Amino acid sequence: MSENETPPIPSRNRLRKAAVIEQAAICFMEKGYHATSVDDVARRLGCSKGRVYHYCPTKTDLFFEVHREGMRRLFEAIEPALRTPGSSLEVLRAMLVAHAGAMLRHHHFETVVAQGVQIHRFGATTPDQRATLSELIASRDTFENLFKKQIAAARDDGHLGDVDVSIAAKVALGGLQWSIYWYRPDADRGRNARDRLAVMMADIIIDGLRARG
Amino acid sequence: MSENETPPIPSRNRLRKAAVIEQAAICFMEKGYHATSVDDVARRLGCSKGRVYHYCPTKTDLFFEVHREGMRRLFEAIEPALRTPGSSLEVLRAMLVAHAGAMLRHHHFETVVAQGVQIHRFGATTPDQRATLSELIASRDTFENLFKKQIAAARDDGHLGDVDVSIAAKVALGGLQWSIYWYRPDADRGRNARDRLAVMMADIIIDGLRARG
DNA sequence: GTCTATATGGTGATAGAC
DNA sequence: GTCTATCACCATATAGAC
Repeated sequence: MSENETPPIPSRNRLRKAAVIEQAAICFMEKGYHATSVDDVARRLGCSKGRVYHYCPTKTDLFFEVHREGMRRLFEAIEPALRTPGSSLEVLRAMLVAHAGAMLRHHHFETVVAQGVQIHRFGATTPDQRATLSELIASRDTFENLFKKQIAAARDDGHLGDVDVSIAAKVALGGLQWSIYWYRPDADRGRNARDRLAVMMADIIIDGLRARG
Repeated sequence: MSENETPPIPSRNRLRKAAVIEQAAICFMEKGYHATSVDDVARRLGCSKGRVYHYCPTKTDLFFEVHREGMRRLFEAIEPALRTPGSSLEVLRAMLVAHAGAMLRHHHFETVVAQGVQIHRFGATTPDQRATLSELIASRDTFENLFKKQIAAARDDGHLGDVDVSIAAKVALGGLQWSIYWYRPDADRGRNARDRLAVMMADIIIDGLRARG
């Protein structure tokens, strides 16, 4: 959403490729990567699989593109929160709210991200694919580290209890990311409802279930 | 772990079938259901797939057995917590600790449970399989409802903040269940380490990240 | 760029020997 | 009960017409 994100004039090809990736994400979300055939993706695009292979050389690469786009959206979503003015706790809260919102908004992409790179540990054969795999794993770690650092900062500022940073980050992010299993985008109309839900989820992570006092 | 759980003398056949299901769970965990071939399961058992098919008529049924056993272990784990003497909050905490422990202890089964019944919505063809599918979905709901009820009780007793019960249950369980993505059983020796981890996870859910006071 | 064949390999499931 | 051999099918990927 920042001003220099959008490329000037996206070419027709880039748009077509983006459409392929988007529909592939929906297919992978619905049936899982392995159960999805390239024909399924083509059917959803209303074309034959020749076109799909024209834009993406292998099914594995198709998955990588979806995963990469999913991660890109996650980073993009929390970026404004990182610049939020306020205490380290307020920044952390803004990050969690933004992340929860992104998980709901980009449900299909993030479901595929969760399916994970693990499945492809043996499927990546070419050196090129292996490099992409490493890149995606690294981007996951980088993302989690942003939260670990912020949790550590907030703890050192005295805002948090004496939590283990690594475990806290995993439980906190897990609580938000588990929404891929229960959230149904079509049952939830409108941006407002989604934003309210994201705030409620983040509040539970920050404050816990227990009453204050 | 209760005294009337163990069948008197499990027959050799029951043991063999249990071994098939156990190894299938590990395969499904490692590669996912669809990417796992029946030959993979057989190879892990050190036999040919003839034996696998002897104990389980189809691959779909094999998945169902793993899922059913995974759910059985989850119910078994929290059952003692339900009888814990103490306040509704203490019962809730005991349930969360027990659930976290079960997720870590039965990592391979619970990873498969998470893969979900959703994938089989179109794979279940026979009426028998459809019935099993409904049963498994129902058992998931029943399990979540146990936590919802306890959260509602603790809230009505004034122990919790003014949380939405349904969302609180989903975020809380999700925070624990996400461990299927990061926990590595073999990197974590000993029962004590696991139990401590489970307590830490549950504490984060109950108390949240923020400091008390 | 997009399509329609088609080559190729692997997988679920079955039949029948032992 | 367990194995080997085999069938039928489906999916990835390619080749080549248009």
